[in-house]
Amino acid sequence: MKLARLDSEALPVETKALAKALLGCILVRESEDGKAAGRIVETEAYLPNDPACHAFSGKSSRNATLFGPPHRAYVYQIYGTSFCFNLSSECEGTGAGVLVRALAPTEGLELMQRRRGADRTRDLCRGPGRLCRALAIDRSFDGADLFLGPFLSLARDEWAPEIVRRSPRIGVTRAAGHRLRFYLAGNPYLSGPAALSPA
DNA sequence: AGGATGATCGTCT
DNA sequence: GACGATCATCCTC
Repeated sequence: MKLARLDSEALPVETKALAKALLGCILVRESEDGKAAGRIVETEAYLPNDPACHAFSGKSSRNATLFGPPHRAYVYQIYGTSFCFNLSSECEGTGAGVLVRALAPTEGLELMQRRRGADRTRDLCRGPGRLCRALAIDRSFDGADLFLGPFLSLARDEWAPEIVRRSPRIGVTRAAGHRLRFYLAGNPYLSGPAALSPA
């Protein structure tokens, strides 16, 4: 399928709208080892003044990217073992973002398998930590402009949108119960349960 | 300088 | 379904 690189103007700035708009887009990672990519099938919104958002208690060296311009890569490490990939949202000065939780692998499956030490296609990018491992995304990408560099970028193909559903966010203890997780219905690559509520 | 916390993952039962 | 690994980051002394 024909892939067209996205630019920032093609994406909304508001957090929830961005979380929904990213569904179906392709996250592309090019490196010396080759190319790997996957379709985004699950995201979570972390809003301004949201107790679950890393920006909630103010700017720090870790979360500074969230307060910067929209659509930058925000990458942080969790539990000492995993990285999580987000896009910053809202205008400069407002701390908010969108977590990418799962991809349906589309390209470079062998490379992902090598990086992950796993073989099942279904599990390669099913979870925020796993997809970062599969695409070799680490903290060095924090702050990166996805529309400039060749190494990490967003693209779209001719894929037709599917039904978007929503549920509470996964693994968050504060501000639980808000339905800010968005995912494409009926795909096998989700990192968590599929609820039946429409978006 | 030390303790608590966590937007997870892999393994085990 | 439950549990432990493992460490950057933040908060308190």
